[in-house]
Amino acid sequence: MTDLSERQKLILALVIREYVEQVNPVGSKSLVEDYSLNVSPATVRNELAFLTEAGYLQQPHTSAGRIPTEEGYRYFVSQLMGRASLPSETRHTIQHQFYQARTDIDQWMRLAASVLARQSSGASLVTAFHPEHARLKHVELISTRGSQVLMVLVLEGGEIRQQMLKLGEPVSQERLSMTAAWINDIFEQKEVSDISALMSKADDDLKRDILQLTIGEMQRSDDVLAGDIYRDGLANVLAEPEFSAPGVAHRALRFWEERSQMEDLLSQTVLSPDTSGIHVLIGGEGTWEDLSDCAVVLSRYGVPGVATGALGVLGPTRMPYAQTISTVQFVANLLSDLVGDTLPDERYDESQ
Amino acid sequence: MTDLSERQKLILALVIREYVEQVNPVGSKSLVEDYSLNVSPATVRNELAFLTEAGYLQQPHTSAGRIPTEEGYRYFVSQLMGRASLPSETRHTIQHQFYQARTDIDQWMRLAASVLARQSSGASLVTAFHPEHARLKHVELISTRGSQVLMVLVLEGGEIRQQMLKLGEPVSQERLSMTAAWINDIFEQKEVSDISALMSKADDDLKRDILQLTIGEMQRSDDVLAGDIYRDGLANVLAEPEFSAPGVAHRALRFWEERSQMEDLLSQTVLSPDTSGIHVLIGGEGTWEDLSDCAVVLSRYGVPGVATGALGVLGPTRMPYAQTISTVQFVANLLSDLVGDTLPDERYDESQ
DNA sequence: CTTAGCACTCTCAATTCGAGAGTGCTATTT
DNA sequence: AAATAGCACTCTCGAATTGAGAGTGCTAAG
Repeated sequence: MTDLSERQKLILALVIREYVEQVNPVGSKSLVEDYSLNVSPATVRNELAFLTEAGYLQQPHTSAGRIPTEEGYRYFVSQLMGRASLPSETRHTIQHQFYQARTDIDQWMRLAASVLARQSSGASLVTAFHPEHARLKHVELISTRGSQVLMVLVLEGGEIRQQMLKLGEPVSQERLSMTAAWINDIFEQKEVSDISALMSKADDDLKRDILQLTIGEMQRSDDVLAGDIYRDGLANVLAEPEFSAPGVAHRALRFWEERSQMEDLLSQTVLSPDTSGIHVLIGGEGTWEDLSDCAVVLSRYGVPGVATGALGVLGPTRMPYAQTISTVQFVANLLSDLVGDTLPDERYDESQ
Repeated sequence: MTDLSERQKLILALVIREYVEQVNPVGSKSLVEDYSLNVSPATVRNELAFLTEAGYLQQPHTSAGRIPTEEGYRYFVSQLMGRASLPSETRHTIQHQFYQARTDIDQWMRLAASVLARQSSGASLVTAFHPEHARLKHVELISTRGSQVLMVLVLEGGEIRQQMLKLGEPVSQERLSMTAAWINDIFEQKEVSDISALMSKADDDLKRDILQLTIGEMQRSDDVLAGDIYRDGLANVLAEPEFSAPGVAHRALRFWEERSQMEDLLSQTVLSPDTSGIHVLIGGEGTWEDLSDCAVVLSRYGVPGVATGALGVLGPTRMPYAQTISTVQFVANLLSDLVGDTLPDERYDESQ
């Protein structure tokens, strides 16, 4: 990373600020006028030429203004950008909305996605949070048509899974209820490893089948994307001028929609174990082609090591980063507090 | 509705077919050539003029070809269009996918949305199904931080709700478990009205609070949109040329994303009690401005009167209606069968 | 190191132009 | 009376042209 003089840093920051507000390439003259600099346009031009040479700015064509390169945005985000914070009025409004939804966990997620989308004018995504190591709370077995059984699994922390199970032969609801009671009695609070160890206690096929399915589901719980994904504001990105070019919006939305792609993205960023805080991806970072011209701001939320989820925002590279980042951070913190409240006391204490 | 001669019907159908395949306005000459009609272009022109006069066709400008009007599409769908059906190979592939997902109800929905989106090249939407009259199956109460309680409600048929509850003072997990056991004992299989009637049995505030919240949630269940909504293929619509005009795709996607709008749309179509089968909305139908230039194909699925959901597809008015409709129908039937299997025997029998 | 001046480059919007497609009308044929 | 051929007319669309405007890079002077 090239070293920049203070004036160069100032000018780079101003170019980005100006370009984010106006959408057009910004030239030396308007820069001097709009920010009443004490130097002449010619001086600014020299600096612009230097920044272009250094790879932080580019010209769409000779003799147009400059626009930031992806590298320029990255430098800005990591070195130049101040921390913004949401107006306290906005914060209170949002907190109030969450307060009104305080009883409905599902609605927290929808609300979080909605707030992220509105505040950032981008597309948002929130994954349901869940415990990192599933512990069984309760099993419910419901007889349905013929030999079909509906199994409802309640995990510690309130996460819920339902599965259909097809048995070899019909089983009465009585026997199902007894089996469920037996499992609940022995396996409450148990983790996957405990259940496997105690598997030998199961003395008939039905119990074994149920436990096997339970283990499978609980293992699937380790995956952060096992639960629901909440999205909002997909239409927002269509309002941005850079997405009017054919194909750009299409690629970006397809990426954002697709579970496997998001899985890949999240696992390589916020979910990798040795990172924390906010992640900012600018222009695909060489890995995700579909996200060229896009920027993504991601964060994990929840109680680290106990129960977490992820959330993020998609927008154009020309994005008000300071504002978006503070929004993501704010919502992540808000959700983290709420998640803390849903956890059983003793588990929460573990993380203190 | 004006009466049309057989030849006029044929020509209208051909214009629509041609316009759906090619995207350009279709003229008399190409019509005669492509379908080797036994009349001259001049004759066709006379008929085209008649159809234009009657409001079924329109010209973007003098001396361009014709394109169908919304009215033209409606006439086509209701009078001219033959029933198409998916190739049996496609049907089997889809059925196989559902078979592989047979244990995971959540995945049925995702899969249904995915299939609809792919087969129709449009945006799809599937609402989770649920029983029309909720009956309680099981309550689980989980103590969390301080005086917060997490309540998990399992309803007959496998539907699940979770709610947070803040009590005036901390309550031990023991007491919560006892309360849950008490409720499960008395209220299993009960409907809202039964619970209200038996409310007097609750002999302390905790029980009353829990039951009150339970009733609230069960009432909310009557709403078809109470559960999750699964969407897919939103990016698909961006590939359609009519959505490249600025604003069109934006409006349509915003509509499709928004819960309240979909609620409105569904309640006025597939959910109104005296209708059945597939609903085709062409161009907003004067009610939904955001859907001009769009067409929507909707259907209810499930076991009528017992447990239902809704699904649908959004695309451009220039849509292969026969194909889309058959896809929607196929997926709806598939899901209906699956839903039938999740219902308890006696309830299913009620509807026979 | 900064600045003023200047020639140069490139885009963008407006304009023009011709080809092409398709129509409506009318006179003629079946 | 219905169908057809012929023809003049209309309108769009893409290509080519043009001029204004914005912005640059370079050089020479402060």
